[in-house]
Order: sequence, then structure tokens, then C-alpha cells
Amino acid sequence: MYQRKIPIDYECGLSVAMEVVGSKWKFCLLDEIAKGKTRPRDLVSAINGITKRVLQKQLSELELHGILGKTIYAEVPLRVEYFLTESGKSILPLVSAVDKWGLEFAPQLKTIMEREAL
Amino acid sequence: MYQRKIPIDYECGLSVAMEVVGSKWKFCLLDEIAKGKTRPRDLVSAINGITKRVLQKQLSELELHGILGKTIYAEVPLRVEYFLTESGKSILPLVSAVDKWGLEFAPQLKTIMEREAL
DNA sequence: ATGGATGGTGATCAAATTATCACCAAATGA
DNA sequence: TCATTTGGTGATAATTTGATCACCATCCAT
Repeated sequence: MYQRKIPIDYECGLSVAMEVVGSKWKFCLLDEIAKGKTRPRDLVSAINGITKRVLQKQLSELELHGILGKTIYAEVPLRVEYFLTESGKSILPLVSAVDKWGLEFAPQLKTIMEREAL
Repeated sequence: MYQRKIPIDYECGLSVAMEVVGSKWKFCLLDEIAKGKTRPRDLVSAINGITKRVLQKQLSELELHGILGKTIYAEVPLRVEYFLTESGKSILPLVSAVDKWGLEFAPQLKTIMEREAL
């Protein structure tokens, strides 16, 4: 999210979690993969606004962090499927919880932001 | 977190939640306030690495979003106390859950990052 | 041989967030 | 008068993240 020069505090769960999953698309990505969209091109079309390049970067970070794994099929055209590792699966409850909270909070935020925009 | 030009999608809970709480210090801040550190100067000394200015900005954003409220006491020197609103309290379970997950995941991330640094 | 579909990478620019520094204000006590 | 304490703001740099664009490779079908 924003901490490379300023190193991660491994003693702080919040710091660790933010490093791994705190960025614009990652929660959304995990959600889609959990829902069965496993191929890059499917993810690009499923996630509104993301570009190929950015997707690729986020996927490879999640892979590096051991949240995702991938399977490469020797087909033509090439087929690659990403999947959640055990660690990845362990975040899913959090993803739903965050999503749920966000939906409940949305009306309030909307009201506030619209009032603000005057 | 990173979405002003690209507007918030109020239909997407993840988008909403990230907007409100997805930034370097906010989870941490809510955690400390819940634990009783309510005054700015206490927060600065409680949270390792944050500066006065940044704290102030995050507090005022949380206040704007209706997550925090504040009470100003007409004392000398001036005393201000921030508190969690009902919405603010409703995130606390999420904060603990994220923290817990992060702590469980920390060893794995640490191993991976150290291996990577070679 | 040309173009399409798929997955992927590097360079670079734009945008957002965080950090730093200086500064203001009120009131108290030395 | 001057420093201290507390809360707060503005301007600007530093850092990180996300977006864009161009490109490579493989294999197939036309």
C-alpha cells in the first residue's frame, strides 16, 4: 500500500495485512477468483476498470506473497489459471466481512460525500 | 486509498470500505482510540512512526466520513478528545479480524520477503 | 505471411498518499 | 517577555501506486 522504504512491522497484524491485501484491486481480485474467475482475461472483463497490466502486477504480487498460485496448461492458445492457496482461502471471510460492512455503510458515505460536494 | 478521479462505486462494499478505512494508519488509529487513546498527543506517542500532521489529516478524514466524532473541552491547555461514532464502533470487529489474520500470516510473509531479499 | 487470441514484461507518466517543515493561536507559569 | 503545552493548518517534497503504451512469444486459422 505504501511501505517499502519504511519497512513492514511484522509484529503488527494490521501492518502485515495492509501490505498483502491493502491495495485498490486485491480484495476485489480475491473475491472474483473465489467466485470462479480464474483466468486473466476473465478477470479483466469481470472487474470494471482494471487494465491488463495492472491486473498482471497485482496477480504476481499476490502470487509472490503466497496468496495465489497458478497453473499453466500447455494448450493453444496458452491457458493459465490462478487459484487461492490455503492462505488465500483464509482471507475470504475477511473479504466478505469488509464487503458487507462497506455495503451497510455506503448510504451514509454517499450522503456525506454529496453534501460535501456542494 | 487511491480513488478520487475514478469515483467510488457505492454498489461495491469493498470500494466503499477501502475509501473510508483503507490507508496506512486508519485501522491502527481506530484500534488505539478503541483502546482509550483519545487525545491527539496520546495518539502520536502511542502509534509508532506517525507524525502530528499526518495524524491530524487522518483524524479529520475519519471525522468527515462519520467514523469519528470529537469533543472540545474549553480548558487550558486545550483538550480535544476523539471518539468512535456508532459507525466507527461497527468497524471494530473488522479491525480485530484483520489484525488477527495479519498476525497469523506474518511468519509466512516474513519468510517470503527474506528469501526474496537475497 | 498476416492477424487474432492468450499471457506476460519493461519503461515511463500521472495521480494519490504520506512525510517534513514552518507557522499560528490561546493561556499559563517562570 | 519568553518558553511551554495543546490542537491545528498550509506549502511543498518524497514515495508509492496505478495507468498507459509499446512490445515479445506461441500457435492457430485464414
